[in-house]
Amino acid sequence: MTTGAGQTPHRRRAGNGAARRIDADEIGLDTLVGHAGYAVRRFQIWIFQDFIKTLEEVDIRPTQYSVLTLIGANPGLSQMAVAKRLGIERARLVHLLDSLEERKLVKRIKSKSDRRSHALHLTTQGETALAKFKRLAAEHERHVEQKLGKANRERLLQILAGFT
Amino acid sequence: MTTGAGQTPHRRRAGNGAARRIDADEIGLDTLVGHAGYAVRRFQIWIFQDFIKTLEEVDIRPTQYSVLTLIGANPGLSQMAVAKRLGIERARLVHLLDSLEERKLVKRIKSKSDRRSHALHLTTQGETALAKFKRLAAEHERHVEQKLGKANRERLLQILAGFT
DNA sequence: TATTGTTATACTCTATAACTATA
DNA sequence: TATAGTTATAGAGTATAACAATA
Repeated sequence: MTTGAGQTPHRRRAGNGAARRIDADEIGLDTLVGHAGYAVRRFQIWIFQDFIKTLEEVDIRPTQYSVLTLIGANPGLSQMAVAKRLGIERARLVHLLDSLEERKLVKRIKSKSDRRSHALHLTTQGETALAKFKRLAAEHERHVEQKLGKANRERLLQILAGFT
Repeated sequence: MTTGAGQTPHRRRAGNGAARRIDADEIGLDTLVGHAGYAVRRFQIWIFQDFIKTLEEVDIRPTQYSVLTLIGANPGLSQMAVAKRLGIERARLVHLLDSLEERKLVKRIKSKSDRRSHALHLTTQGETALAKFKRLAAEHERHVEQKLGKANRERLLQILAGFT
């Protein structure tokens, strides 16, 4: 708590220039190892990269996937509702939907009850595509399971269930 | 696996315009609830926001904190070594260090053994400042503990230990 | 030839603010 | 007046590529 050297041995020869080659895996993280945020950030980078790579053939990224899944399960949602539910800025969702609409996966339908808002739906093509995306996403999830172990993955989901 | 409706009841009146007001917390996430990546992303957003807010008075963000902590525990590291260890692009680290050097927290010293590289050190001021940052970061970590529970936070750190 | 630090570019994402058309 | 969608801008963060100095 005081000096900050702690559990990290200083692997260098002297206090001035770097004297010898230091491998990445022998550099101590000091207090970072006790921060959940650090571990979570590193894990999130890994998991997103695996998701992107696993769904590369269909060119769908995590946020796009979450939007499509939400609309697929709740057709007719407004943009505001989707943005709030997923924690996306509504300004950002506009561009996400522009791209998904160009790809004919989603359509915006003017709401009759509130003419300011759009009811969001998957196209028929979008429903078919989403089914494939879900199969690939399930494959990605198996990678996660292999990486963490089955029990750990389930524990993780339980621990973080409150943030979804 | 086929249609995608699954565990999510469709809370709307008809297939066209949105018929009634839907609250955010009653929108089902469908298969997203089974994705570790989704939960992790939402949690990471929460935890980073708390970190940023808790260290707002000293204007230090998570990445800056990780760089300072690493240099503090391993003085003399090169920029390449820091970038590799933390998974930051070396091009990005240049700007991060520019800003930390302007604030007199870090200094770049030309290495004598390899004149291409810089040995990174905290300034005296940087060491004092880092001690304060660590106290605030510990306070942030207590917020995490309050949010997750003590046992869950520790389990989370164990599960993700391999990604640090 | 390869590596370190640097500069530059592009794209994603977050955070705002302001505008329009509606309510 | 407030809200839904849109447009625009600025700042992080990520991903590349290219360059100078040095190995």
